[in-house]
Amino acid sequence: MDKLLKDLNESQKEAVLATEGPVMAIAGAGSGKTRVLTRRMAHLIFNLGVPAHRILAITFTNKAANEMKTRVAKLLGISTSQMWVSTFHSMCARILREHIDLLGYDRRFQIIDDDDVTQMVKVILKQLNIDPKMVKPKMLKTHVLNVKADPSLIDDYDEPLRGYLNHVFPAYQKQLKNSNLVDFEDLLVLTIELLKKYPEIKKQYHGLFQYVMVDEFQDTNNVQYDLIRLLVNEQNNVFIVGDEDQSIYAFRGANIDNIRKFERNFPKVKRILLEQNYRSTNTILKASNDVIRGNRNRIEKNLFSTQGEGEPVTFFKGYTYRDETEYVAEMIRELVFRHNYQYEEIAVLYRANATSRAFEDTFMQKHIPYQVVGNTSFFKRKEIKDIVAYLRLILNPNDSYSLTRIVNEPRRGIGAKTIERLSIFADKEQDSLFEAISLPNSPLGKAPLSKLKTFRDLILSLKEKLDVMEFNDFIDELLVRTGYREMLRYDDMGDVRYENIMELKTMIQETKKSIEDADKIDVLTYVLEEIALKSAEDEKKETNVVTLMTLHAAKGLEFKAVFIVACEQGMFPLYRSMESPKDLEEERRLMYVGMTRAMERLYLTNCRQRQLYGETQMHQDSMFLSEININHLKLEGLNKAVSREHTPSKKRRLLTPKSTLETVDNDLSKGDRINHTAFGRGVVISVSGDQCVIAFAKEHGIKTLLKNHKAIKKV
DNA sequence: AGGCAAGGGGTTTTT
DNA sequence: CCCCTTGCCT
Repeated sequence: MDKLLKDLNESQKEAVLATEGPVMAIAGAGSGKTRVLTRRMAHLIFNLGVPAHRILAITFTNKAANEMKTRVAKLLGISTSQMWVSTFHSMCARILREHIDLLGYDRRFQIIDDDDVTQMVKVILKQLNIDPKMVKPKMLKTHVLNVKADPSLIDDYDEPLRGYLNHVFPAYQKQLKNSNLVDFEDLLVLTIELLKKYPEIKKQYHGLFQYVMVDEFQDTNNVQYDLIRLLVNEQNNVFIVGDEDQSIYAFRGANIDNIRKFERNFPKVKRILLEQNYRSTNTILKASNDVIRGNRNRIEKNLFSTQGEGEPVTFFKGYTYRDETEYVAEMIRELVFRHNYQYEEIAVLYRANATSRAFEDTFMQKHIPYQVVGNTSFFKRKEIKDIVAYLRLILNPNDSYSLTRIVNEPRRGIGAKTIERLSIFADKEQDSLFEAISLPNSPLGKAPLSKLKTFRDLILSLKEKLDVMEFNDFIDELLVRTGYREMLRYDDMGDVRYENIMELKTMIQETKKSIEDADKIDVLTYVLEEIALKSAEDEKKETNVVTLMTLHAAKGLEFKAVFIVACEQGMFPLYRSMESPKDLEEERRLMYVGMTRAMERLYLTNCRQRQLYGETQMHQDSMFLSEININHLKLEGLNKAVSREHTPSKKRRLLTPKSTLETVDNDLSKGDRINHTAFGRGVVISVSGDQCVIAFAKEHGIKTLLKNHKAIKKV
C-alpha cells in the first residue's frame, strides 16, 4: 500500500484515496495528473480488490490510454487486456459491437473518418442537385455532425443552410445505415441511444463499472458529458481530472462549462487542487501564470514549482523570418553542443502548420535533425484508404461508399457516369450498388455493365480467398488481382506507397496476433476498427530529432527546451480569433499550454517582417508577450538592440504597445472591410508596414492611412 | 477518361 | 507564395 503512495504529495494522495463518490481534481500543468490516475487505478485494484475490468477509465487519445495501461501494468504486474482503459470512441465501439443489432445495424459495422463523411456529403449534395459552390462540403460536414450530436441545433440555422441540412442530414444517415457504416459521432450518439432505449443494457453496464474516471475533462463536449452521466451508476463513483486553463478544443465542441455542470449535477463532489508543478522552473511557471491570468472566466490557481528559478524566458525578435529561423537553429546547436541537450529534448511549437516550412528549410541547411509531427496521418494516405476500402467491400459488399471509392482504382474504365446511373438504379430497386450490378432490367449499357460484372466477380472471388489464405498472403493476392500493385509501378510515388501498404500489412499481422478469434471475418473486422480509431500519434517516432509541431499537438507532452515561434499579432493569436473575446481566451490558453511544456528553457520568438501569402507584412509583437512580466524575460535580437540604445522605460514600452493609447491593433489585410469614423465604410486595398491603402465611397475616394489609427475599425 | 491550366483559398484536429 | 480543387480541352 505504501509503495503506491509514498512518493506522492498530500493532494495527490488525497486524490488517489478518495475513491467513493464524485471527485473532481483540478490538475494544473505538470502537476502529475497521469501519475495520480494510474496510482488511483492501482490502488483500487491492489488495495481495494476491485477487479480490473470493473474500472472504466476514459482518455482522449490512444496514446494516453496506452500510457495509462502500461503504467498500471508496470505497477501491478498484471495483464491489461481486459481493462476498460480507452478513448471515448473505442469504448463506444466495444459496447456497440455487443449490442448494435438492437438499433438495426449489423455488429460488423465499420467506422469511417471525417474525410469519408465529407466525401459522402459531397456526393449527396450532387445527388440533391445542390450547387457545391453554395455550401462547401467540408463545412456542411461539420454542421451535419453538429446536428447529429444535438438535433435541436437545427433551429439555430438560417436559410439556406438550414434547408441543406434538412435534406442532406437524413440522406446521409440513411446511406450510412444502408452501408452499415458509422461515423465518429455515431459511436457516441448510438451508444447513448442504446443506453437510453434499453434500461436492461444500461443496468448491465452500471453493474459492470463500479468506478469511472475521466481524463482531460475540460475537453469533453456535451455528448461525451451525457454519455458519462449515463454510465455512472447510483454509487456515483466518478473521478474527473481536468484543467480549464488547458482547454483548447472548443472549436470542435469542447465545453469548459462541463466542469461547472459536473459540480451542479454531482452536488456532493469533492474538489481537489493539484497545484504543485513537477515539470518547469519557477520562472517558466511565473511567466505562464502571467499570461493565463489575462483570462477572466477561470478558477484562480496557485501553481508553484520546486525546480528552482532557472533561466529567464528568452524573447527574441528578428527583422525577417530568416533571422528568426536562424536564431532558433543557432540556439538549438548551442543547447546540444554546449549544454548537452539531446535533440529529442527540444521542441519548436507554432500556431499554424504552415509555419513549419521556414524552419524545416533552415534546419535542413544547418543539418539539424528534425521531424514534423502530425501532418498527414498514415491512415489518411490514399493508398491506405484504398486498401481499407477493398477490405471493407470484401467484408460487406453492401458498403456502397467503399465500392465507389475503389471501383475505378486502378482504372477499370468505370467512369463517374456509369456509377451515377448504377446509383439511380440501385436507389430505385432499394438495393446496394454491388447487388444492383447483377439485377435484371439494368438500364446500363452492355459494355459498362460487363466491366462492372468483372469487378463484382473479382470482389466475390477475393472474398472466397480470404477464408483459405493467411492474411499476409491475402493482402498480396489482393494487390495483384485488383491491379493495384501494377498501378503503383507507374506511379512516381509508387515505391513509397507500396512501402506504406506493407506497413499496413505488418500492422494487420500484429493486431491479429493480439486477439484469438477463430472467425477470420471477425478478426478482419476488428483489425479494421483498430485502424479506423488509430491515428498519427501511433506512428513510429524517430529517435533523437528536434520535434516540430502545432501547439495543439504538444498537449500532454514535455520538453527540456521549447521554442514558441511566430509570436506575432495575427499569427498567434490568429487574426480571426482576435474579434471575439471567447476565441481570444482560447488562444491564450493555447499559449499557456505551449509555455508549460517547457521544463528548463523557454524561448519565445517572432519577427517584424513576415512573408505571408506572397506579401511582406509588418507584424506587431503578440499581445501575449506584453502580458509577461519583464522581470522574467531576457531580450534578444532586435529587442536587445533597442534596449541598448534606449532607456529602460522605453524598453518597457516596446513590450506594452498598449500604453500608447492613440493607436489600436488594426490587424488589417487586403480585402478587409472597415469603418472609419470620418470617411465611413471602406475596403482595404493593400497594407505595407504601418500604412495601408483604403478605398472609401465615391465622395472620399482612395486614401493612404496609418493602419493602426483608432479611427479605423474592422467590420 | 485523363491531363493540364487557371483559380481559389490558406486555423487548430482526435477519434 | 503554394497547394489543392475545379474545369476545360483533348
